Amino acid sequence: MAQQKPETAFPDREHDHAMCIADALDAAEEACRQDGLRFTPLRRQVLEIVWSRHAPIGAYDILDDMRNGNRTAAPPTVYRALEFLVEHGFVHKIESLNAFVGCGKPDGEHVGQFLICGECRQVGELDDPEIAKLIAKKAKTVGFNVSHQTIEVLGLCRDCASAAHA
Amino acid sequence: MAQQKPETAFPDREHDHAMCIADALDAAEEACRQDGLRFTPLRRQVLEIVWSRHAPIGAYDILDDMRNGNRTAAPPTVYRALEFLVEHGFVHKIESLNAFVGCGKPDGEHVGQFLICGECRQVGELDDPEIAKLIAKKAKTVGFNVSHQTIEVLGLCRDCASAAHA
DNA sequence: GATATTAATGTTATAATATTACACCTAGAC
DNA sequence: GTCTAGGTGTAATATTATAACATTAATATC
Repeated sequence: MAQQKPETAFPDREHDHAMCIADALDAAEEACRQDGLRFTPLRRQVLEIVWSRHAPIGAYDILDDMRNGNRTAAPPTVYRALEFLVEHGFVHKIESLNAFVGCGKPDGEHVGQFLICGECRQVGELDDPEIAKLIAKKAKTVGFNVSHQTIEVLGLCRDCASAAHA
Repeated sequence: MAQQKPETAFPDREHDHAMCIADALDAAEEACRQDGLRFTPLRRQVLEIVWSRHAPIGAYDILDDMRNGNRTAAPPTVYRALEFLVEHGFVHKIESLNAFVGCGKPDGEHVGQFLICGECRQVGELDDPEIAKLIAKKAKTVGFNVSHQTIEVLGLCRDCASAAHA
């Protein structure tokens, strides 16, 4: 958890990513143990591949990775694992990209607000309750009762923005 | 424009939908004329089909409709028309549904905030600048520069919510 | 410990969504 | 009229996702 500064939402460029992956896998394993869920080798492997980068990865790219790791796999294998991982908050689906990204805070609230850098393609997670509340409130004024929010914001992350200025 | 009450975001159940479609087509035609865009018969037809309901429609359903109207058509025909219509704000893509919906206010700001009723599948458009601003502000605090927001909210519209209580 | 039950995975096929590439045509510019 | 750019037709294919059914592995029950 020491890997991600909340004030950036995006991971540090120099962060120890191996540690980052390990943390995510450990957290998922622990959460599953607590909730009586089966964190099978397959699910672990898919989660690990998703976490291989801080950018969204497509289901078929995951599939390719699995096959490279000399395992036979077909689409349903990946989609089922993803279904489990998304359902329990270890992975999020980025709808606007049809791709998946690891969740840095699987334990907390999951409004799911994503900042997608159009340059480096990395994704930061905001998860700001104020935003969620404001949306729910505004929806309520037109009689709409919110059950789930999809918020995906495209733009430039800090690093890419400063690179662009240079 | 008299068909849609701003305080509901969703269309009235009894509204004159033929008028609704006509208004949308007229507005698009007028906007294209002003901007020197070509509102071709094909584009008009696709827009009309999209407006046939206040719920998102998939590209292949549009395609089916076109073929029923004894026109030969292939996927690129539809996707190209949609590309034009989306680019100029006459239609929005609902990312979480891979489907398309007509835009009720093609002239104004387009933050694109959608309320999707999980029951009747109708979509209301919120387009609230406060929400957009708050998101931009929060993103800014983590150094992220927003260029486009995708906001899609699932839930129950007023009508379906009251039907559920009954 | 054997068996029943349930959840997970393997496997094949196919559905649903979207794009590429290239040919042709048509509207407006000159 | 010819040229040009944008628009459309058409065939093929890429990408994303699911259905259906067989098999295996884990847990529960006796």
